[in-house]
Amino acid sequence: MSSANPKRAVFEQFAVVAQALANAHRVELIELVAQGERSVEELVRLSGLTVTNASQHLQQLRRAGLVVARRAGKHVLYRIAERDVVDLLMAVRRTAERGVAEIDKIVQSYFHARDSLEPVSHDELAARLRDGVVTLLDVRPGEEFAAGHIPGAVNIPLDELPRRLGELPADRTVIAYCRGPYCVFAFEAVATLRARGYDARRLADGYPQWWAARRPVAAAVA
Amino acid sequence: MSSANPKRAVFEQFAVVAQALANAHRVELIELVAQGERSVEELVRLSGLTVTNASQHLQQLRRAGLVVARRAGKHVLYRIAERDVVDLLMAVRRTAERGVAEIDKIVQSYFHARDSLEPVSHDELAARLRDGVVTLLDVRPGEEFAAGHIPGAVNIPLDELPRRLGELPADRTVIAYCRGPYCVFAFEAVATLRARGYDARRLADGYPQWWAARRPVAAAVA
DNA sequence: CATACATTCCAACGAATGCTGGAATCATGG
DNA sequence: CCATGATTCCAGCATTCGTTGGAATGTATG
Repeated sequence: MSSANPKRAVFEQFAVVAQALANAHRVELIELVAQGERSVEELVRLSGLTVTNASQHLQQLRRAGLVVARRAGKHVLYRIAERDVVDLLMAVRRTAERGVAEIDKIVQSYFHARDSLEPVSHDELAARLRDGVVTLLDVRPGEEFAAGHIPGAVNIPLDELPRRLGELPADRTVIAYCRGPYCVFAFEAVATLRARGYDARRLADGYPQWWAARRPVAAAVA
Repeated sequence: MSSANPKRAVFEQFAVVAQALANAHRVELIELVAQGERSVEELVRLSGLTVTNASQHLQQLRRAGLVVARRAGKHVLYRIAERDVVDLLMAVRRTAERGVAEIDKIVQSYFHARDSLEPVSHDELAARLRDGVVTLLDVRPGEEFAAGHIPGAVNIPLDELPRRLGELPADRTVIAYCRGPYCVFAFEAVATLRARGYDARRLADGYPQWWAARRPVAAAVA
């Protein structure tokens, strides 16, 4: 932080931002926060971290300017500071995907094997929603759906999908989405639906990316 | 590195990439490497690090998949692994610029005060080069110019500029560029030239960004 | 084959980071 | 005003990171 010449100071600020993302738990937290405003309590439940630990990490993300916090009653709600943070996350993801052999293997073996069809692009989804010939399925937990979702989507959390299949018309294509390219929910949902004879596909990326692309969104009333 | 569920593993790989950028010295090194292929020796000279230390940092960048190395004689040359790494650097820079108050002050006081005119965009430069009504000036050191530069540019390193002013026609606009938005060279050059009565402006960004945008480049013969 | 040189590997120290448990702070509801 | 619940602050521990100096590797040159 203390440097005479400004060039060095700039590099140090670079490092501060990168450092904030240099921990798997913080990445998980910021990905959760990217899906909508969340309280510490929720984040703790979703991530499995201890309260103290999660709070520490959130402070760090806040100091780096990646998230901002506001008080609502006895809860403190965190949200992404600006849209550019989502761009940053996607840039990191793209580099991580390409460069590291290990991650390639993970993605290959775990994801691609489950979905041989190409994912649906944003443009394609927008067109098919306009024509009304498709059922859009949001398989995230109800609370995430409430925080924000794609207009027209029906929400059936993944664990409830098997017993609520009746709610989905069997004669229309189902497009499932969840949190992002690494979220397993949409893959699982597609696998489940296909086993029942549905024509199911998954959306490329997920809700945070849809939001970042400035596509229209909807939210349930609080 | 060892995690049963793939989601956690993905977050850990995120962290590996971010961790590689989480140190000011590594950021400096990768910015230097982004300007063209460089040997360890050059990087040591330009950064002021010890040989051992620079080597360690370069190994780390290499493990994260941000740079690649190849052997050329008794030198090992490092270069950016893929173009997406430049995008990543720019994404980090954008977030760092915005979020951190400290860096804002630095940028404000050190840079903006020196150049009241808007910088020249890539498109504007391309158009003016096509019409031939402008002198393009590369103020980086000769070795960086040799590693790669914008076609049509003349190279006068900043420290030689005062005594080589005669090489620049006084009746044409001069557009100066160097390494990127934080490189002071172009700002200094514009200040020098204006003091001598030139119509001088600076290019937005610098050579690495020009290269990343897939604009045409030229290199001196080795 | 031997030498010179560039780079990497190895060992070791101090500093910083991540995690945990307990105490303190702060806003709401009775 | 007190009690409650949510969040943050604080102290201590094990682990990791950054730096340095010296040794080892590997490649070109005589």
